[in-house]
Amino acid sequence: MTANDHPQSSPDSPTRPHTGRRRNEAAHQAILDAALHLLAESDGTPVTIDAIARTAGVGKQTVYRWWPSKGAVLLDALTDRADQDVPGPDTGALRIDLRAFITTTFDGAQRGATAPALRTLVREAARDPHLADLMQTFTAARRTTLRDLLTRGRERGELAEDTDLDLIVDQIYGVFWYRFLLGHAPLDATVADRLTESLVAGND
Amino acid sequence: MTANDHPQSSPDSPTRPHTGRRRNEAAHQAILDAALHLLAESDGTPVTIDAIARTAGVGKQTVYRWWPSKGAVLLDALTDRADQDVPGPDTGALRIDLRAFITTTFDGAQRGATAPALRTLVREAARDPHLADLMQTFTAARRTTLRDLLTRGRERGELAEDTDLDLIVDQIYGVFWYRFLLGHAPLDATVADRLTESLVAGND
DNA sequence: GTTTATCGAGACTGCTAGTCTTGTCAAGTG
DNA sequence: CACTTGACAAGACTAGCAGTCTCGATAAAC
Repeated sequence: MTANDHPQSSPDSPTRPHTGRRRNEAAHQAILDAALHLLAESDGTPVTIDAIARTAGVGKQTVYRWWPSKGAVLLDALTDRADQDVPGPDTGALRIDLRAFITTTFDGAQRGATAPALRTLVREAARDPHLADLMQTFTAARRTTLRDLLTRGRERGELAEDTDLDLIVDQIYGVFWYRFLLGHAPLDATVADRLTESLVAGND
Repeated sequence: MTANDHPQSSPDSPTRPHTGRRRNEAAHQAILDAALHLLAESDGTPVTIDAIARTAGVGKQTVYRWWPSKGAVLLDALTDRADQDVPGPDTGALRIDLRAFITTTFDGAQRGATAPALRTLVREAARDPHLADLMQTFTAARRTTLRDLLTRGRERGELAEDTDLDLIVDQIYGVFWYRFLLGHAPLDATVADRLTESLVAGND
């Protein structure tokens, strides 16, 4: 998803391939770079479109020609660099898979400049329903991967038949976001381990 | 906490008791009522100070004379009505106490007009560090109560000595806020029950 | 009646998202 | 090469909101 399709993608039908000046791919990248940079720098301060355009050396209109809203730019900037394919380990042992998934999630969110950027993005999403929507499709992929991982474990008998998998998913992502956003407690390997044990306990 | 102390409370020293017009208590209540009403009505839309003042039939300056910021008004409006004393059941059985606490938390947040108001408040807090601070002291009381409840259980031997109580607290509030804010899954008695079992499992 | 502080009303500043305008520039077309 | 088309940078502009400031009115104390 790089939003290359935002401005009338269908309207210019095959009859007329293209005329006029072409889009500047360098500007496109410069905008994403600027957005990611500002997102990572910002200490909770909202990132403005003016700042993105100025940093990228681009007119505001150029930003809005490629993306429909500020939120879309920010999300695109973050996902552009993030691993889009969520691993979903499958070793045959629930405990191993789950611990790996949780550890990867914790680490991934805190690696490099991702953490401040992601925090700022979520804060923006709290007030921008459009962005909240976009983020939901982004997080849905991860939720699905995790749920599949749990389903495999349950099918192998590593979880009780009547286990509420959705609750487990929410316990994991609940703790993750809660600690990630408030920052009052760590999200390290030890926590990942304890959380894993807490969720598979009594079922083996 | 009704912020009666915001405008220079200490400066008017005991030497000069008071002269001039007194504060209008009716306006004070009208502002809180208006804020709570708008908070409850708002479907995610931010509540504005102008709207609060207009609804209360009050000048904006009057609002700012009593509260230092919009966030303070909103939080005050919500806590004015909420039960300030968090129960913290103590029956002598961890499972019972924990289930009661979680159920109360879930129910309390969804009773009456609280839910939309609280959701809006949190969204505002995401962009208003001042409000975020105020909210933290509000939630800290509940976290402490829960942690004490867990400590009592651990001392009775209902949890392993090396149990990470802070992680349990975060698992509970993590799930709560995650579901409360996203609204993708229920926060009912069944969930409270399953969550309780998940957290005390294997320790009895 | 004078002083003093609050009141309602609303003008004002500063900031931001998103739109619109303008003149310029690059890429095809005839 | 001249012309058309559409993207470009720059920035004016609108609309909405938090918080401040001003003003004339009003209420309480003295």
